[in-house]
Amino acid sequence: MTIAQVSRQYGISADTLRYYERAGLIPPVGRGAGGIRDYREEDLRWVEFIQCMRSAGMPVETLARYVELVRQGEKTAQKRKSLLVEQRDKLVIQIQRLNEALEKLNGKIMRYDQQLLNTEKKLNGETD
Amino acid sequence: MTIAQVSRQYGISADTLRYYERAGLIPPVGRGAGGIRDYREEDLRWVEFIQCMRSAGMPVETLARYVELVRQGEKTAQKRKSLLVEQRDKLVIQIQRLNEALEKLNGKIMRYDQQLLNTEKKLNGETD
DNA sequence: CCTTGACTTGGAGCTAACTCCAGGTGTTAT
DNA sequence: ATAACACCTGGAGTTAGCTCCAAGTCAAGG
Repeated sequence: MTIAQVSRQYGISADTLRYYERAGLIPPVGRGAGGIRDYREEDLRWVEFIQCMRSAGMPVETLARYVELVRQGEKTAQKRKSLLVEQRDKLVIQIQRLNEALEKLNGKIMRYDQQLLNTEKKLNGETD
Repeated sequence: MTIAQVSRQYGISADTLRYYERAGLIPPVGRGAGGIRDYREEDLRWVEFIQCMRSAGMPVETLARYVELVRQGEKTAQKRKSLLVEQRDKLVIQIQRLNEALEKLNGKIMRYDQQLLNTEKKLNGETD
């Protein structure tokens, strides 16, 4: 699979895909004739994983550290797990924050609904 | 209340508080003798709101637009509401994304647990 | 053979959101 | 009155995460 196809499939620009690889978020993708990237099934699973984690705000640097550990082999399993656990904990906290903001927003929106309703009533001379 | 006190109370640096004000995220705070900021109850509620929204990732520019609408008075109520609704919708989507990432992380972590357990068993010669 | 088009690299440029700094002012303690 | 301190402003600097660009390579079509 070429970089253009991967880009279309996942909605990630080719520039970003190359950037991710340079930054070590995706292990080096194999090259075909003329040094052209050929994404294999395994690469696509990395792309998916990275896309998911990035869209949740996980830092590039952290993901690069994880990939590096994977590349170092089996012996780093323990470290990798604790890295993931750490990130999960952060994610849980962040979800809490978003939910708090959501509640606050909902409260405000409800108050606007109420207020706008009243304004309308006033304009209608309270006829309904 | 001085900027230092607000900073301590909310865990936001004085620099950031001033930046927020300059950027229009907080309506201009009243000044006492020598042009020193004196945060009133109303200002603190703004700080709280902004802190909550920013920690949920709402852009500074969007918040500034909201504040501007509030400053323009009652007639912008409709616009303000739709701005908030828009942001809420984005927030809901973002929460979904975080939850997807959370699930993926949990899956990976469980697999590591399993794998690490097996490794241990092998080392123990399957004695337990 | 020459052009077109998709790819390559290394590096520069951009935006958001702070964060820091220099130079200045006003209040307070010695 | 002079030093220390907390504050002020305008502006420069920093970081993360892309995003764009120039110059070059290669395969395919006319």
